[in-house]
Amino acid sequence: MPADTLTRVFSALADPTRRDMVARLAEGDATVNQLAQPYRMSLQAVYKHLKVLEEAGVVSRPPGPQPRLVRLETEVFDEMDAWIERYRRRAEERFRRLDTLLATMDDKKKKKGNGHEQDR
Amino acid sequence: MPADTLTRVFSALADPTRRDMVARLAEGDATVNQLAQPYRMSLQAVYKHLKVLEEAGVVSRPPGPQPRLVRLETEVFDEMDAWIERYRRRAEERFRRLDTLLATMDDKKKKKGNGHEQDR
DNA sequence: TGCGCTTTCAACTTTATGGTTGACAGGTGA
DNA sequence: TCACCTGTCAACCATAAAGTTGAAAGCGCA
Repeated sequence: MPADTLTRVFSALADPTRRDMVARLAEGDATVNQLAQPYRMSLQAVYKHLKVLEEAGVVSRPPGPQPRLVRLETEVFDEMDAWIERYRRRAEERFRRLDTLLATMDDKKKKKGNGHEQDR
Repeated sequence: MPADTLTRVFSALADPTRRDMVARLAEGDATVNQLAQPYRMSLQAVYKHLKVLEEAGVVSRPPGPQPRLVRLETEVFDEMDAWIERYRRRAEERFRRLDTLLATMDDKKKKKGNGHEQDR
């Protein structure tokens, strides 16, 4: 069961610790030790989080001299964004159409006097 | 431990079934039964997924006549989008600066002839 | 070579998640 | 009224996820 990219990215970012790591990596690359600093968990746990982020493509660990750097990748963000935008746009468009429909019904209501509840 | 909105939304969308539901709800409101149609799982399982989406604020279930409708909400998408954009922007800006830095170094390299590896 | 730091793997515990089945409340319409 | 269909809740099971500890590879340097 090889989870697709979207599933991996969303679940990678579903963890507050990992989102925090992303936030810090947006400021600049960091070593694992630097990243682990603020947390009270073990270094190994931080490695696990990093591996999740890496397998999701959120982060890369380019080979290099011993204290290896962790780097934020931005391509997957584009993919996530595309997904979100697609459905948001479609839904918002539906709402616009619905609004005009409701407006039309309101016009009729003014002539017929029909009561109709609607939420928030 | 009341997980924050972002955590709930990301983990709600981390499931392929739930993302599929969102995709279908973007086309129009639906009842639980209609939503459950394409899946081979039990109605109760679908209902659980719906509850997760609802608690994340992705979906609402306005009260109404018996076959209750499930409706896509778009506000949480904005919040997610804001989070993504913030860090993407910051990271991309860093990369731009890095690019100009590397360009500067390349200029020097042409004069000094220094070998330097870089990944992908 | 050998010491020390970084990195990774493995086993284990606890808790969350996705699924099941069974039972039950609550309108709707014949 | 009564039966039916929709929607909900609860108990339970299996697996995955987040954390722990312990131990073992790899590199870098004196």
